[in-house]
Amino acid sequence: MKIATWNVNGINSRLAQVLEWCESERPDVLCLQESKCVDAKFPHSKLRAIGYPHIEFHGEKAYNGVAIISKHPIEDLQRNFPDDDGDAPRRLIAGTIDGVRVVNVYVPHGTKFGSDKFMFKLDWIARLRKYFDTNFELADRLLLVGDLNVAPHETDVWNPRYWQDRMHFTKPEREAIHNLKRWGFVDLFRQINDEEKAYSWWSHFHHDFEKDRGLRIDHIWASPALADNCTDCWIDKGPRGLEHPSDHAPVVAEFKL
DNA sequence: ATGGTCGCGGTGCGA
Repeated sequence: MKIATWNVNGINSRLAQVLEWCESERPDVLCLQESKCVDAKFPHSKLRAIGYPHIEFHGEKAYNGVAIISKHPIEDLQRNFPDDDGDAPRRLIAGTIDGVRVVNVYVPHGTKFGSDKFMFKLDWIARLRKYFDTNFELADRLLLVGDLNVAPHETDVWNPRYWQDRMHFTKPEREAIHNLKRWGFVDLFRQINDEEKAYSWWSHFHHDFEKDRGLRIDHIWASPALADNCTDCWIDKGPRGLEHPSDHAPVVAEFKL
């Protein structure tokens, strides 16, 4: 099983790149974040046409939005937290594929240190931890994938001193993300790649991609039971170098199931 | 390094 996560920053403006990437990489499952469109405008027919008949999306106008695109059936679908209101931002979609529970999230950005949105981000990550405590066990085959919007460690940041008080790498965010991870998750990129510096996001400003000034904020985390079956995990920088790219690159993991 | 560039939607906001 090959699964990928990609914050596409608008599925309709990125559709050609997503189709081309799926045709060349052939993941079994692709989890998207920031689809930025209402469900009626999600371009599912073109994805079905290239061999992805199972598509579930949970979007809204202009902001947020998550989706799961799969070769195989998606069972027991869930949209947002069970206790979310109907008007909550659409940031979580989960389903079971080939016996693996896949939880695809777009963690809030946080905007500015100490702001209401920053507190919302910290609270959202705490709720995500509680969601796993309540609904899952370590022996389950479980994946948490998506844009976690936090770089956990200094090796995940091009310049830790520059980033130490900036969004994605502040102390409270890192504490929140480490608390989430202490549910028992294994960071698959680190399991495979040890201390290698590699990023999944580069700002559109300052030609940051060309200078490789990025952050590793997109993740594939597995329960211990599933991490044992992971054979590889990597970041595909290719799409980030195309014309009119998303600011994020896909992260990919492979499993022997 | 306090600007810079995107997508969405048709203005300014969020990232």
